[in-house]
Amino acid sequence: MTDTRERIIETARELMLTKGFNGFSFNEIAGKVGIRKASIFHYFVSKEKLGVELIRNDRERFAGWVKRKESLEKPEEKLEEYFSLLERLFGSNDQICTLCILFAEYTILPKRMQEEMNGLYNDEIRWIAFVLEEGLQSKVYSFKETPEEKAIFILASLHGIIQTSRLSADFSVYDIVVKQLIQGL
Amino acid sequence: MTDTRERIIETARELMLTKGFNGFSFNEIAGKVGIRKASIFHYFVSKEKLGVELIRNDRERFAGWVKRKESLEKPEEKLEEYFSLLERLFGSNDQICTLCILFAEYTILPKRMQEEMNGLYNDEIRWIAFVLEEGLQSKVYSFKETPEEKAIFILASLHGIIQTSRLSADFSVYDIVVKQLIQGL
DNA sequence: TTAAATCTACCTATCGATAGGTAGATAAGG
DNA sequence: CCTTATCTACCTATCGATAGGTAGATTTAA
Repeated sequence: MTDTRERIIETARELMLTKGFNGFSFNEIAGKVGIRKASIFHYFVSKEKLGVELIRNDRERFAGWVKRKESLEKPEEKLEEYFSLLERLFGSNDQICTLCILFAEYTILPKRMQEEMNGLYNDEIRWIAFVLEEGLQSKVYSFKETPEEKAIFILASLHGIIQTSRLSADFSVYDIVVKQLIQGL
Repeated sequence: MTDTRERIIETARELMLTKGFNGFSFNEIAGKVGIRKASIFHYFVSKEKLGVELIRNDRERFAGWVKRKESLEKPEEKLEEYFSLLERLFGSNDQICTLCILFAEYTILPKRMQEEMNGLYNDEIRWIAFVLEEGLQSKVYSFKETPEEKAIFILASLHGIIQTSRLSADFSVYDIVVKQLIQGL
C-alpha cells in the first residue's frame, strides 16, 4: 500500500522539521511508523531521495496553496494569509518551516536537496514579489524598493523570527515582526 | 601549551559555523589540527563542553566588541558597525554566525548549549535595544515600537538574510536588507 | 644535587552505539 | 503463482568516549 509510504513521509517530515535532516534516522522513523528500518528502503532507496521528496512535496503544497489563494482579490489579504500560513507551521510544536530548518545544514546536504531548497526559496520569493507588485499597482503599498528587494526582506525577517521563536518558546515575537513588516509596505 | 587548545577551538569554530554542531566530528578537528582524536579529550572532556565554550567564547568577544564601540558617540554609527560585524562573519567563506547555524539544531543540543544560546541572543537584543533607545532620545530615530520590539525585528531580519545568503552564495542581499532596516528607524 | 614523584601532552587501541545501507527469507494478496 | 510488502540478519563506517600507556618537562624532598 501507499499508506505506509505516506506515513513514512509524514513521520520523516515531522522529524526533519524538528531536528534537521541529519538529526533523525531511519530507525527513528521506523519506530514511529511501526515497521522495521529496512522496510523504509523498499520505498526510498536512500535518505537523500527521501529528503529531496520532502522538499519537493513542500513546493507542490505551496503551489497548491497559491492556486487556492488566487481567488482573493486584495494583495493585502493574500499576504496576510501567507503570514498565517508560516505561523501555522510552528507554534504548537517544535517544528519550524522547511527552509528554516535546512539552512544551517545547507553545506553538508546532498546537491539535489540544495537545488530543491533553491527552488522552494525562489518559488516563495517570486510569489511574494508578485503580490507586492499588485499592491504597488493598486496603490495600497507605497514602498520605494523593487518588489523583489522587498520580498527578500520580508522572507528573511520571517525566517529569522521563526527560528528565534524556538529559543524562548515565545511565539508572540512572530506577531511583533509581522506588524512591523506590514507597516513598512 | 595552551597553543594546541587554541587551535582546537579555532578549528572547531570554523567547522561548527560551516556545518553545524552535529556536522563536525572530533576526528575532523584532529585531522586539521594535526593531532589524534583522543588528544582532544585531554582538553575537552566532552563535545558538549567544547560546544558550550564556543558559544560562551562568542559572548565574551561580543562583550569586548561592545566595550570597544562605547567610544562612538552616535547610535547610528554603533548600529552600522554592528551590521558590518555580522557581515564580516560570513561573506568570504561558508561560515555564518553562531546563532544562525545553531538555531536549527536547537532542540537536539545539550541544555547547557541551549542556555548559552539564549544568553548570546539576549546579549545582542539588549545591546541593540539600548542603542535604539539612545537613538530615540537623540531624535535620530523615530519609530513607534518599543526599542525591544525593534531590536527583535532587526536581529530576526539579519539572521534570516544571513542564512538565505548561503543558498545562492549571493551576499549582495545582505545590503538590501540592511538598507531597508535603516530606513525603518 | 640528585633521585623520586608528579604533571603535561600526547599516543594506540578499543569500546558500545548508531548511522545508512544490503541480502535474502518470508508473508500477504490478487 | 507471482508480485509487492515486510521481515530478520547482517555489513561497513563512523560517532563520541574510554582505557591504558609513554616521553619528557616540572616539581618535590632527602
